[in-house]
Amino acid sequence: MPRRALDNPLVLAVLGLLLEGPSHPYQMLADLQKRGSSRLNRGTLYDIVDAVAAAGWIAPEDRSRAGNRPERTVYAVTPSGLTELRRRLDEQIRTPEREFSRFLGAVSYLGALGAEGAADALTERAERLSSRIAADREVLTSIVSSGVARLHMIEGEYALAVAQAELDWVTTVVAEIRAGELTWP
Amino acid sequence: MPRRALDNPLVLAVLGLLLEGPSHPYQMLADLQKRGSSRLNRGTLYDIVDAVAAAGWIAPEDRSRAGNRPERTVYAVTPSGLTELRRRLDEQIRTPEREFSRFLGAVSYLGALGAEGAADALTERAERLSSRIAADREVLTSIVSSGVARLHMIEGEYALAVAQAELDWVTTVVAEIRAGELTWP
DNA sequence: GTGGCGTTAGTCGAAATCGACTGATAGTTT
DNA sequence: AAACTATCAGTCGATTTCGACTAACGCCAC
Repeated sequence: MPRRALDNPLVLAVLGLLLEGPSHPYQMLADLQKRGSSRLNRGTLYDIVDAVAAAGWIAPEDRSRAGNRPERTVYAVTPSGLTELRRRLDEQIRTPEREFSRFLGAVSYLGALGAEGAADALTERAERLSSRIAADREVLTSIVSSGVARLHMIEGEYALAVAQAELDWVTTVVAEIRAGELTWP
Repeated sequence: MPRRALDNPLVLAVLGLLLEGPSHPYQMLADLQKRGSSRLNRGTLYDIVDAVAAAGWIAPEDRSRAGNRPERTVYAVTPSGLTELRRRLDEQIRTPEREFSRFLGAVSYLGALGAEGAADALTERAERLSSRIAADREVLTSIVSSGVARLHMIEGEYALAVAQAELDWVTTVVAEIRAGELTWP
C-alpha cells in the first residue's frame, strides 16, 4: 500500500480534474498536458491514480472499451475525495512554501558566468519570456472573451503576473550589469 | 552508471557549492539547507554526488577524519566540471521553463472552495507572505550592508521580487472576490 | 563516570518514478 | 491490399529517491 505516494502534487490535480467529470487516466494525462503541465509521466500518473483509488478518494465507475482497445477504467471522485480535495486546496493556499525553480538555482551562481556572460544569457531569457507572455496573454483574453468563466482561467492570470514580475526583474538586472552598477567581485 | 540522475537540479547546486571551495556531502547539505532549500534528502545528495563524481565533474580530494568519526570524503570541482557548470547555468538562464508550484496547482481549482472559502484562504496566504517578505528583506539588507557582495545575494533579490508579485496578485484577487467582481459560476 | 541529548557522517533496503515496450485501431500512402 | 504512421491505453522492469538506521563524538548534568 503506497503511503508516501499520496504526498505527490499530482493527487490534487487528479482530484481536481475528476471534479469536472469522470475520466480515465489516459484522458487525464492529455488534459493535464494541455493545461501546460510539462514533465509528467504516464506510468507515474497510473501509479498515483491507483494510490488515490486505494485511499478511497476516487472510485472506478465504468470499465468501457471502444472496439477491441485496452479497457479504460473511468474514475469519479467519491464524497471523501471531495472533502480531501477541499482540505488540500485550503492548506496549500494558506501556507506559502519556498519553492526552488531551476532559474532560482541558476541565478545563485550567476557569478560563474562573468558579467558579460550573465548579461547575455539574461537578455535572451528576457526576450523569450516577453514573447511568451505576449502569446499567453492573447490566448487568455481570447478564451475569456469567448465566454469561459474568468474563474476557470484564474491560474493563467496568476502565472502571467508572476512571469511579468520575473521579466521586470531580469530586465532591471541586465540594465544594472550593463551600467556597471552590479559588479563582479 | 546512473545516467538520468545527472538531470537532477541538485547537480547544479553541487557544482555551484564546490566552486566556492572543496567540501564533503554532509557539509553541502548544511549549506544548501541554510540557503533555504527545503525538501532535500541526505541520501539523495549522496547519490547525486556519486553520480557527479562518476561523470568526472568533481573528484575526491581528501579522505580526512576527525577523531574516529566516519571518514568524510572531500570533493572539488574538476576543470570539466567547471565547463559543465557554465554550460548548465547558461542554458537554464536562457530558457524559461513553465514550472508548476503547489500554489499554481491549487488556484487552478479555486472554484471548489467557494467564494468565501477562497477569499479566506487567500487572505491568510497574503498575511503570511507579507510577513515573510518583510523578514527576508530585512535579513537581505543587513547581510549586504555587512559587506557581502551584492552579487552573492542576487538570488535573494529575485525571490523577493517574485514573492512581492505573488502578494500583489493575491491581494487584488481577494479584493475582487470581496467586491463581487470575480464571480462563482 | 555514566546517562542522556544533539551533531556529525554515511549506508542501505524499501518505495516511488520513469520510460521503453506491447498491442490494438484508424487513417493514409504506394 | 500491404505497408506505414499516428493515436489510444496500459504494463512492468530498471532507475532514482527516500528516510530509517548505525555509530562515534562532545558536552552537560547528576
